[in-house]
Amino acid sequence: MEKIITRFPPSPTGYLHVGGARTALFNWLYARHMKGKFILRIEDTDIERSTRESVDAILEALEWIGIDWDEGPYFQSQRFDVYKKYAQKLLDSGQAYYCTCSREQLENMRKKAMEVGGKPKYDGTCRGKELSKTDDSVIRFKAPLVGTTVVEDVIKGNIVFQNSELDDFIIQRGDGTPTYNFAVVVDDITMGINTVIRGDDHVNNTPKQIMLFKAFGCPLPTFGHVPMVLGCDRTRLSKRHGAMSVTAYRDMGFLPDALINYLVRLGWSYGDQEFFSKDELIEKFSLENIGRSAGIFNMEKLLALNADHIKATPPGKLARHLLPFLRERNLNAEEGPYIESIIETLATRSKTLQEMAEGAMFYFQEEIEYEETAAKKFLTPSVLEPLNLLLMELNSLEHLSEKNLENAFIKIMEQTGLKLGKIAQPVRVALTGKTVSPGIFEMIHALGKKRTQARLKRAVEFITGQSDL
RNA sequence: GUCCCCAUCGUCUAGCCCGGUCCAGGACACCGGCCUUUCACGCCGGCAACAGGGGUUCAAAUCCCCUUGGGGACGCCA
Repeated sequence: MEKIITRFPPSPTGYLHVGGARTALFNWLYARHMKGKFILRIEDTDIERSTRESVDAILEALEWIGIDWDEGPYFQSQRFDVYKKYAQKLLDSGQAYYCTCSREQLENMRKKAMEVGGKPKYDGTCRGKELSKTDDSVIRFKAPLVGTTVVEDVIKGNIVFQNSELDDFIIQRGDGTPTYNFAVVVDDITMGINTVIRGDDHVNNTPKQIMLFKAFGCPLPTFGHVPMVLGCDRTRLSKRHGAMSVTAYRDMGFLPDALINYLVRLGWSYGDQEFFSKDELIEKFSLENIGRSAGIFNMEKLLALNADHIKATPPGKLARHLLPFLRERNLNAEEGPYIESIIETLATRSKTLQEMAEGAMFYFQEEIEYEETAAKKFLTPSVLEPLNLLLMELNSLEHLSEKNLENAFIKIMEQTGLKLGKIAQPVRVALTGKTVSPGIFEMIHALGKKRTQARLKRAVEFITGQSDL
């Protein structure tokens, strides 16, 4: 079978948003699954709106979510000569013509067409005129007037368009640059692309592109149009729906694999399975299981998936993702056993890396700051005894395993007659300053003997200092 | 306005192609309970959907038609 070649063609007029990331993912996953090739192409024929910053932002986002490409990035702005050559071919074979209609004229045509209840389109004024090139003439494609064009879509099935609905669209602007539909087809032909997976919003472009493929006598690629991602108000995703850019999710503390998992699962399914690693996605992805209806972006579910991915990621690997968030908080954390044991205590209670970093702060603070209500309630003279006993027990412990710690606490319970809760909460406040934290034993284990003892001593001093007053 | 697409719990979806095993399954969220030293995790249970109407058929979430609703596209943007 022919090698699958897919592509992702963003236009650099902004950051990479989650919708774009999803179509990139579908193309990439399909190429990887089929052991084919994935090409990155920057569609910057609109020189006005394209920026270098956008290109950089898009590449950065793709790299972060782990999408790599086998070829490119190609820039359409560097291929203008190719498009001109192809436009000339159409001119030569009589399948395209120069048009000198003004923008005002076009405006009027559209208005008139709308008035009689039709679709706004070019009326073919210059079609038979055999005009030659002028300074600002455009080139139009001579589209078939009658018949139908059918899009054989692998996701939606056959879609039939009446050619009479389409018009002689422009393929080259007055300034000599190619328009979108034209550049896409020339590129897909010259780059050997045989599988085009893109957003639903492109179905109406497809018959035009098919006409061009036919005009060039080239075989059609396989088309697949994936339903769009909608905002919570069921309209096209836009800024007012909140965070859109892929890197914004990185900054909020999402794991790239969690975002990937969520985005792919939104519109694609594999039975009842919800959790997928990246490799599993590559292994199981298929075009057949892409759904036909639009999906709504749901933050809650993304959060839940992120929590699952956090739990499933080994601490060492998680550490590398977490470190930037720690440094953001001016904590001097580094890779190593300490951060890994910290992560082990936090993984089950963090939905995002931001949350985890927040929860990890007390591990790095030299001087614990007690929450007022917590200190008032739990750091009282009556807990001096168990606190001191714990200090002693820790002295005699070789290994702070959770088992050993549990035994130590049991011993103290027996000696003081206090219930575990009565001992654990004060210790918790002493170690973290708060009443909410990871489990006592795992936390002491992570903290280590020195830090734990220092904090306990400080709490004892705090209590005696208070009661002296 | 015209054209195109879509339609199962609030949301993501399984089931639909190859009608019966579906008084519709899973997940998120939500609500209970269990576990428990706090918060979580985990476990158990609950709530909750085939848009409406016509056909076809012994039988329809599944096939056909219409209606309604939603989305998208109609640029010398992509």
